[in-house]
Amino acid sequence: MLRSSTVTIKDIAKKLGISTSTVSRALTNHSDINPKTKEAVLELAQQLDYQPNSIALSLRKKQTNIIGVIIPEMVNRFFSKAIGGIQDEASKAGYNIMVCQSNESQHIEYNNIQTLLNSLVDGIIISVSKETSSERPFQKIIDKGVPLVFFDRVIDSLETPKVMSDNYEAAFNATSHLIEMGCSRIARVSGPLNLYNSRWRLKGYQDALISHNLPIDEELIIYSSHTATNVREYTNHLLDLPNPPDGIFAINDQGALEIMHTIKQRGLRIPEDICVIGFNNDYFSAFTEPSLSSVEIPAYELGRIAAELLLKEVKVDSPIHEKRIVPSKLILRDSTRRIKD
Amino acid sequence: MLRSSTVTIKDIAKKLGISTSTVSRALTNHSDINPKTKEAVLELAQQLDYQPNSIALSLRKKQTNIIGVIIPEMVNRFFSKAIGGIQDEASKAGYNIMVCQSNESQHIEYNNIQTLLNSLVDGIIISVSKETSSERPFQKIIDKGVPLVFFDRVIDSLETPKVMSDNYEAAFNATSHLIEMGCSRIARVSGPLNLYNSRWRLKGYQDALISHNLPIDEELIIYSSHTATNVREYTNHLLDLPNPPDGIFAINDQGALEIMHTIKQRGLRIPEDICVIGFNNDYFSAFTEPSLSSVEIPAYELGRIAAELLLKEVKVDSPIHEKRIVPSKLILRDSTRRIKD
DNA sequence: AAATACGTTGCAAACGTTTGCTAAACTTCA
DNA sequence: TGAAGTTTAGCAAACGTTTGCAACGTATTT
Repeated sequence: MLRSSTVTIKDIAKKLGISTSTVSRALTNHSDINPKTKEAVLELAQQLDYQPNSIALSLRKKQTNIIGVIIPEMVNRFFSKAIGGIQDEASKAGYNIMVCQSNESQHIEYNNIQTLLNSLVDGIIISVSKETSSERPFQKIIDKGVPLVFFDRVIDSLETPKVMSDNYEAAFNATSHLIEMGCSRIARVSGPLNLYNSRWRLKGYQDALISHNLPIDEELIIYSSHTATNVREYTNHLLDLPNPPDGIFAINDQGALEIMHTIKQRGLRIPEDICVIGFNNDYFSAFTEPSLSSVEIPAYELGRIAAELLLKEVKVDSPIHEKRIVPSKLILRDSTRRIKD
Repeated sequence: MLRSSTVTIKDIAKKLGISTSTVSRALTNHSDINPKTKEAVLELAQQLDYQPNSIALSLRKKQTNIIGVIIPEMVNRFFSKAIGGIQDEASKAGYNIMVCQSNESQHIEYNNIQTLLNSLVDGIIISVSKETSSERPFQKIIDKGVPLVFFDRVIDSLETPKVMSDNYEAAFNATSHLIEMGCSRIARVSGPLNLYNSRWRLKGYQDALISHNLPIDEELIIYSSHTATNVREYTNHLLDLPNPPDGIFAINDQGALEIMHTIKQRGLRIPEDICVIGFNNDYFSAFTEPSLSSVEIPAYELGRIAAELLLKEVKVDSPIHEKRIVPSKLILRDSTRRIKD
């Protein structure tokens, strides 16, 4: 297909009988240039609807103005919100983003990295997959001199900027809240422990129990493989225990939704018989029955800050390693609202 | 920051004492070349971990292997699913995608188009914003010779490939289902009528009524501005009518969720007093109380096909205009399950 | 009037590739 | 042995920019 001939700097130069360098200088108002020539160039450029060829620019300047983003999955509302933040911040600075999904697979994540590096992105923002354990691919990015920023799911041992929420505190507070509502046997559905977040949330949960003089019962800790299919299974397992929980701290709101569903099907009442609290404050949580208490993580803000840090590093052109912790917020609703007896 | 010197075709040529053209030919196994030289080049390239510079390639070949995508918003599960389909199909063909959000704003959408055109994407896939009324920006894309494909929210008057679901049929079937369940006064929450989809869904709803000899009552049709805040408002308005509806066909599952919430708060029973059906079959719909009937639109598939058509057009290098209709599916759950009296 | 300075411009190289054309070297055939 | 043919390889231009350097013309200075 014939792309309607795009106008280049050459066309302008030819029409004006001057050299391309002059045109370039007029357009970029770089060096000294005769105001009159500049005027003429600008006018003609406007008239011809000249658009600089970004590829040529990239080649010349060795920068693409694209930042790569790798997230586990787009359909996860947390990440799609974060992308919003990244995009807004990036576009403010004249950058575009190229998003890849790892589908929670370490292998695909590795391919994503390759793809982005090959596309010569100016930097990479990533939230790692559940499977990710090796530092190698990330070290490779750093070694190539490509700025790298982690958000939410970080690899803590690497010296790069990181943005995350106060997972420990969030879990501590959520658990404490359940305890204050009178729960004493609180189950925790944990994510895979290779994730830094999961480890700290678990610790926050445990420390809250300890600080309230409650025992830590391993029986009440579920290590979820996170496939939605087994929520019903482990919920039933918990409820079938000789000494079942009177509170559940779910892995996220989707999990909590299904947990509540299972609990209700068994004829138990929420929050009277058992309290449930989620994580991430999903869209539907205000409308469930009962409405679901949750922890709100400012996803958009995490993404925005991640982009901010990345752009800072790109600009400064030297590695920084700033760690930012963004506060979360406990959202209290009916699933944990009960009168303490 | 010093990017560790990337190896280029020149480095290989120098080390081997041959010209860059030969190296290029060896790497692309293009023209005739001595198998021995080729072997040597390939080996050295491997050893040095040579990666072709995609920018230089783009400049030379005048193609970026990037396809641009514009959607209203990422946090909308429908669109994030669709992006999954686009991405999978694109990456199979060696393409990357660059995603922009219009935030349902015609103005931002226009900027997105500019951005993508300036980035010299090889094609654009778009689902237009709710505000979009003008064809102009899209005509501009076409005039530039950049392949353009619409999905889901299309502009029907433009001659480009389009992928959409059978909106008319879906709405017809959903409405008919309500009627078969004994509803005779069915409210419809419609999207803005400048959207092709909204118009056809409304028509499907109306035709279903007609074909069952039911009257069309304008009083029962809500034109939603789609801001989530007013759901409660219009639901109450409907229920306060002297002759209130006994069935509601919501604009989507999120709307349906809130409608159900409002209905229940007023002490009405679902589905006994009033049936509710949604659209898009969201994640939570299986777990609401009662579980929510809905129409499933195969978002991933829509996206996948859109990419397929776009890549076909890019490849063939001549405009095609194929319109694909992807079937939807009625998902029946408890919110409409009642014994006909 | 000559020398110097300055403002403005063009040349050409560079970024990393691909590719048409040409040339060298080698093979084949008469 | 010479002519013709066939591989194989290199040169150079091209893609659209930017930019260091040199050079031009004009203005300023002495």
